[in-house]
Amino acid sequence: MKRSAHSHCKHGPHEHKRASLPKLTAKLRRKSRRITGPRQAILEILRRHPHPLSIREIFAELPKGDCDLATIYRSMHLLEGMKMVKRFDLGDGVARFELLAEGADGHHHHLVCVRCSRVIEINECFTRELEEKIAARNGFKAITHKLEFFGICPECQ
Amino acid sequence: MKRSAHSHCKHGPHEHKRASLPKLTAKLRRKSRRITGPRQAILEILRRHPHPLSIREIFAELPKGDCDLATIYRSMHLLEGMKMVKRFDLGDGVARFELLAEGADGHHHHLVCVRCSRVIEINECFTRELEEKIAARNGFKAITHKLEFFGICPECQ
DNA sequence: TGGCTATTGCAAATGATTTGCAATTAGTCC
DNA sequence: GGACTAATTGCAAATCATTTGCAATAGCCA
Repeated sequence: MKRSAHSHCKHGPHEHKRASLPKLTAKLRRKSRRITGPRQAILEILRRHPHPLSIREIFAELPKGDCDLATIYRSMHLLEGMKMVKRFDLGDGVARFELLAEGADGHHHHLVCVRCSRVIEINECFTRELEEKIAARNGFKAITHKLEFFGICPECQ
Repeated sequence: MKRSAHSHCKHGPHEHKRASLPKLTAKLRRKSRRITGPRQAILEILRRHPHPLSIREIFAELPKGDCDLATIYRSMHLLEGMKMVKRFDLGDGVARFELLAEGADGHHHHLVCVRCSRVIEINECFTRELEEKIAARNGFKAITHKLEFFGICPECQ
């Protein structure tokens, strides 16, 4: 299943909090990580696309041969570890990433068209209190959840 | 991330409706699919493990060399298409399957320990009406969702 | 029982992701 | 600015889950 980046480009719900590139790189420096060309390029791409992007999509956005695929994979791990991006799993076997706003945990969900792969962000999360209940009932701690919706979008019906 | 089959063996919430092997194979015959050794063996294993099983776990349960990995993959596709099993995605890159009770759609969720990979089934689904709302608001049809919970189980805390 | 076709095993292909390693470079110190 | 050191990169090869081509095999029906 292929899922391309057509998610329409009305900006996502997190746009308003989008940090500038210097702010982002500053965060890198604070953690004594180096500010390299590839990393800046990747952050810039993520900044410009407030939607879940796959590694391959990021790679495609990058000026030809500007950076290796492996480097993107490594960068995403780094950024994820630093809580600068959030990883999403939209059900095909491909990881996608979104830039996180400063301080926010980026928790939200998506509605994905199973035909054209358009992605719509869903801001509300209704599952918080459910988590509590389920955690308590089963004695689990540190509960999180993953929730994504799938369906057929208006244009594909 | 490895996730093994230790989900404790108090049977899952769907045990009571577990169909017998003859009933299952009858369903195959009805759809003019052949009742082969591998398929029977796989169904029997799924019957005995009312928990999400990966292809590899099924393979491991199988008498040595009784059947090829590719055959299990193909069988799971077949059974999924016939709505005899349901595929789950627990967040590591590995598909898992559960036998579906006759007539039931098998919709339920899981609570997965991120340390030991124990899996607990969650029967209730609270997201049904949410689906409606989200579908209506975005003009989507045929909405479904995937929801899984993650946390640290009592024994791993 | 025979024959036709679905199904299997095996090996090779695919696709996403990871990793080893030597070459390169950002950040630091003088 | 130049040297130094550790972090980072590119490249190629390795993994891992899953899929597929193809010839051999085995269900099922007459």
